[in-house]
Amino acid sequence: MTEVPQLPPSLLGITAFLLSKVGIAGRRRMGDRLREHGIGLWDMAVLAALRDFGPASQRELGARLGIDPSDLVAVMDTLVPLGLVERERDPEDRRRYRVAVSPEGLATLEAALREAGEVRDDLLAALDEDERASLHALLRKAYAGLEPRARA
Amino acid sequence: MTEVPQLPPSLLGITAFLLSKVGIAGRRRMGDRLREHGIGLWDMAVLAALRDFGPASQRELGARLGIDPSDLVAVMDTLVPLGLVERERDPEDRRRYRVAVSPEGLATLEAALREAGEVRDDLLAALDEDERASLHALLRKAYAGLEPRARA
DNA sequence: AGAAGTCCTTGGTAGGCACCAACTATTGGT
DNA sequence: ACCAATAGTTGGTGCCTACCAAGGACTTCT
Repeated sequence: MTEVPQLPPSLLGITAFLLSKVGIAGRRRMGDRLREHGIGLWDMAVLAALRDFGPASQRELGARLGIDPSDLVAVMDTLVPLGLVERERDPEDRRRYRVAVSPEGLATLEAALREAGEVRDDLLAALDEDERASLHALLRKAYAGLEPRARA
Repeated sequence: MTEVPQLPPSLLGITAFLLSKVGIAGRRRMGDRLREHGIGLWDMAVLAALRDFGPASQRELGARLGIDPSDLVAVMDTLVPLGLVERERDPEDRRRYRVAVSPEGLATLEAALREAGEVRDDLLAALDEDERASLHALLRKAYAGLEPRARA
């Protein structure tokens, strides 16, 4: 976005267009903020998955988050050196890793979630509390209906 | 998205995350459909701008849509050979082109807008009419508040 | 006429995302 | 012991978006 655009009404009438625009803006802001914590969006997603679901192998993480296993390697290459996750071989099956969030990882995740809240406030500055809540509810509902067909 | 993901609740609580997910899904679907018409998303945006605002130079189009002038060249390289726009040197300033939609371009744009409607129905299948309308209104409001700060 | 600025174009950079093939180490089944 | 399957890794592809630098053609200002 080099200039402030004055978009054609035809496009502003397209829900998917607005969704994409606002979504990209949010993603970008989130990425910028996380960069200051030394992590990326996928890293945050992995930390969240580990906190919500407990320790897992990389394969499980990939399946859960929809990330290709090979792309997860890069995520681990970020998280492990930072000490945000603990990774050790699963003693019962030494092909697998057993990945768990560390206390530092939890702290970073919480900081990231706070950033997410600020991004929301920034992104939805034009909406009041009720509107933000109903937008969130609508998106969640739409996304839930979308997920099963995500492969199509 | 290789597998059907089961995302952590922590992430589903983030509005920006949902926005991005649904937005990407919509963008992808839109792109797939437009590809069958031989055009891309930017091409559609340019057609819409030309219809809504009338003929313009490439520079004006770029400023209006937030596309870098150099990237607009590729768009024109698509639209001109397809006959969807008519491009001639501006007789009053021969540095500029004067780009206008052709009748074929209008027809293609209308087809694209119909596709957009179908994508919306598909993307928001879980929402009823009222919910879709209010989602659209909320997004529009949020986007309007966002635009002035788009450069930040 | 000369300088400075504008419009378009070419070509290159950079990042993100999604995906795939092939390899090693390890496991379980027979 | 051997074969098939699995977990992780490496290295590579393709696509899309965004951006920047430089140059040729043309205009406007002085």
